[in-house]
Amino acid sequence: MTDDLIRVILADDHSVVRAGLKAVLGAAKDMHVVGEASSGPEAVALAERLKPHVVVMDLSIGEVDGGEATKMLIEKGIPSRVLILTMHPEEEYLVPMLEAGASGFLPKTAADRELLEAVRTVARGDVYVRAEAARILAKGYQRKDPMHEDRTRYEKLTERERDVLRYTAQGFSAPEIGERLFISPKTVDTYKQRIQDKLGLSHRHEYVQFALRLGLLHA
Amino acid sequence: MTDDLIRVILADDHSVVRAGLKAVLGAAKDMHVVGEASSGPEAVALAERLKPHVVVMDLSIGEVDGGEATKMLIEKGIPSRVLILTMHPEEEYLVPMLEAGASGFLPKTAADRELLEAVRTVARGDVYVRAEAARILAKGYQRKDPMHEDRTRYEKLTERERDVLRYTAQGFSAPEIGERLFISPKTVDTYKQRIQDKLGLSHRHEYVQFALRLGLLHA
DNA sequence: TGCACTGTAGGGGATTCCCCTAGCGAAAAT
DNA sequence: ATTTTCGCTAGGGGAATCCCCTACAGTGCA
Repeated sequence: MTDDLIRVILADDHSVVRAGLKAVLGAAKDMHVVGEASSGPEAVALAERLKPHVVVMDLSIGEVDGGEATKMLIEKGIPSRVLILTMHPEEEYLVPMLEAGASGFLPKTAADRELLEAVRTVARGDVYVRAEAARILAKGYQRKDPMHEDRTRYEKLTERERDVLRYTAQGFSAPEIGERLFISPKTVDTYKQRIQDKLGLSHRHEYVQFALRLGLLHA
Repeated sequence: MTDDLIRVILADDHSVVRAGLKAVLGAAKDMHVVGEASSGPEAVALAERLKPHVVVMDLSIGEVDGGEATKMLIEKGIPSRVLILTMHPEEEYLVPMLEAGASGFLPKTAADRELLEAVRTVARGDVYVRAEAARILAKGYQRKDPMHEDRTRYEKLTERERDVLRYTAQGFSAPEIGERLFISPKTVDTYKQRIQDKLGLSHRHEYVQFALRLGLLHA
């Protein structure tokens, strides 16, 4: 290969957007769009295969969102950096995305020039965040460590809710938990409802992650 | 309380057996049966409440067996010791039970005198194993550490099977895994079958335990 | 004397799981 | 060179589980 070109994958579920991005990036002489994906998992697979320098990923790209997909990339040790593109302003998602492992964050309202700059920054291994968003980091990153925050939330649960959370994270089904706690499986369901209301955990996977962070799981 | 008596709970699903044990133990002046349970979870709950010195537990005591129940006791940090009672000879279960955290193991064929001796030994904080069974320990406990054994078994799995094992332990359902691996949920099912065949893991809980032992789970 | 919180549980449709069978291509063995 | 084995793929079908909603009793605080 004869390129020092920055190799980029585009991941967006709207082909129009992909086309637009391709036009913008393609016009730059120092980068090269080597692939496109229309879903999170597809993007991950493509990145695994092509190992691009940068994956430009839409935040809301189907069921498996950009954050999920970013985590997957990292889980799999794929060396590509992720630049998150979104129509939402930084306030809501910037910090979570950086926590998920993204290297850059850009609202879709940004100018073309900014996009190119962002891709270059990320490709270089740096983190790209717009100046306007810096204050969010400054504020948000007087980092109560997330672990502590989780702990606090966990302690807001009732005894029973904690039991159900732990057992569920350990892989037990509602009937199995009911058996251990001497209550009906339906009651266990109720606690799961409440856990969802209080902590926002819904998928079993989130239970596991949460319990892992809190050290609730031991071999 | 005026007692230096050894406080004992009996856990067996056959009330006849409980009665028999009660008669034998009751005849001893240094011990006292303070409760009875007819299932594993019940025994755990009772132990949690009464905190006896010893729980004499039948190995096959319903769906949640003696080993499971023993693990539960330990998980919950209940300070009682467990003496496993069984009709099976030591060969099959001794080592697994000790691994589960039991402090003693006695075949039901043992004489009354042995039972009393076992309870006393366990209450004292020692481990009770019949002399006849010592060789099993001698043999079995040139302890390849179980972690290493697990690792070996894990490596016998194919790539796909490992993927499914990890994702399942992380709490993902078959359809969710299929989505990440770009295969049908039914195919994921097939891998789960194979994992069960190869490693004997069936319940989700066992996946989690296994993955935890191997360090496959990270926050 | 309400009103919030906790523990309990059922109904019911949608989803997922579990066990079985089965095809196909590549690699290894005979 | 043909057979066997292995790994990846997937569907059928019944059983089990999950998810969302509603409901009610007891406790305690306002």
